[in-house]
Amino acid sequence: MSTVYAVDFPAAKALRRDCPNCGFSAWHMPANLTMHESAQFNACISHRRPLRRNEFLHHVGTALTSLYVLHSGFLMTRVMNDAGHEHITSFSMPGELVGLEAVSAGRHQCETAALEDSHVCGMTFADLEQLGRRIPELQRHFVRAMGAEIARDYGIMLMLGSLNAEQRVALFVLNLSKRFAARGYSEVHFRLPMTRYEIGNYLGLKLETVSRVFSHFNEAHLMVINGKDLEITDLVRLRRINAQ
Amino acid sequence: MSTVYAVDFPAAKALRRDCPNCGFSAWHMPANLTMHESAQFNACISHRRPLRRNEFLHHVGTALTSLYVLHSGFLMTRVMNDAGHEHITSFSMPGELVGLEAVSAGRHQCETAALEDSHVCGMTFADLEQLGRRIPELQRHFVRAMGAEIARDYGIMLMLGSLNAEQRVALFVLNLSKRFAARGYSEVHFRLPMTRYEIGNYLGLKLETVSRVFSHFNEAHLMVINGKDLEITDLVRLRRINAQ
DNA sequence: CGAGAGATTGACCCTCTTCAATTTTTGTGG
DNA sequence: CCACAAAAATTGAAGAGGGTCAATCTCTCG
Repeated sequence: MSTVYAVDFPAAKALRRDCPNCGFSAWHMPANLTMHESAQFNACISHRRPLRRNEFLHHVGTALTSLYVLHSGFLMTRVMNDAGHEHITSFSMPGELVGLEAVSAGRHQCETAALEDSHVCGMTFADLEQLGRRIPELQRHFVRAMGAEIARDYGIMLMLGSLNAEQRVALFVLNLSKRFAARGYSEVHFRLPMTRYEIGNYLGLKLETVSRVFSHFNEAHLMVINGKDLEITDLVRLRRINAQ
Repeated sequence: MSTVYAVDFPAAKALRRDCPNCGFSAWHMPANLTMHESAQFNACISHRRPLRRNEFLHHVGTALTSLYVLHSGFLMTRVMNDAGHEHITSFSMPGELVGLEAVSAGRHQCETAALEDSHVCGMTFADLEQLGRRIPELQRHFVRAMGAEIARDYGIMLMLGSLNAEQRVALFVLNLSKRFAARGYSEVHFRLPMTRYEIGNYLGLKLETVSRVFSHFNEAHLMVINGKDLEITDLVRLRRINAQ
């Protein structure tokens, strides 16, 4: 009996020409597009560009051409400073928009790589701007997406600035759980696509600390962890860790 | 002989009806507005709303009505979680846009308060959307402003995730220095408008740690600090702290 | 001018890091 | 499909950086 992990996104479903499960397709409804607008919008999307595991979508300094919505798989975005310090700022799941950090300078401040074989749907930033001009609801949706990223960033700053190691790891697991659930997967059983180093880097902790916290959560019967396989066994108590 | 601090923004100059030093006025040039567009734009700005020290511009949960550009003074934005942890996400200086974290939900996720008597210029988000529709270059400028906030946030995450106490404080001082310089003030001598607690909270440190680092920088002849008065005496060496 | 908020400094402590050894998993080539 | 090397994860012990608690000093502002 093989376990079906949440990260095994059913990509096959989306192989059609019009890419109905395309990440951007989620933009049609909230943006309230008419049939005609939808057609225009669809025509600008480059569907299902494949990315191999460890392949980069863009590097630091790359000129911004397209914004991408992840269609399947898992991405990771990392920012760096001159001194060589690096920090992972996000793990992206299907439906999420990637590349916003480049909008201001027109050049990517970060690098984005695939944590597993993935597919992205892209739209050139120029097309998006032009479409937004013609379709106000689309523009609104895009601006709201940027606002959501800013709100998310503030939450991460709070986490990095005021939570202890256990609270950070609990928050991280609960956040993944919520996002898997929102995509129709189990909210208690999934596979972590990133390494302990990557989790630690994202959370501002060392990999050994992450490993120790996981072991502790295991012993405390909050979850069962075997490497990258994670099953939450006490969601209520896990949530309570962050309410302190 | 009285020291003129950078934060003593010459507000008197801007008392005219059309508010020429208005924060939004900086939007005219990059947005390349025509005379007519400029007039439309100006008509939507509510100029120079005063804010007393410690007065709030908005609280958490307040519906988003207007976005503001700080005209004079100093603001501070703070985010909170359910458990009561709080984190200062930004200190705003004249010309900077405030309120973007509310764009997604339509409701403020943060509270913003004045660190000293200040003035803001506001524009309702509805007006901004409508103007943006009519004036593409304005829309572009606004989207770029949101992108800049996202890029800034990523830098803060890196700081919170990977720098030690001295590097954080040095970065903080250098960042203020740069922003004062950009506004025509001294880049080496200015007044910190926030408390040690607020600096610490912003940097993910305790106030005692901030105080100790300042004392250490003092002894190391990197700067001369007396309470809130700060003079950088070795900019080169201060910059080098972050290059390690 | 005086009270309260803010800042400094010291001593001790704790959480997380560092260094190291070992085990487990992954992925590639025979 | 198995073998084996490399990468990843776990666990322990010791150490450091920053936190906590407390006392004192200084400044602000009403």
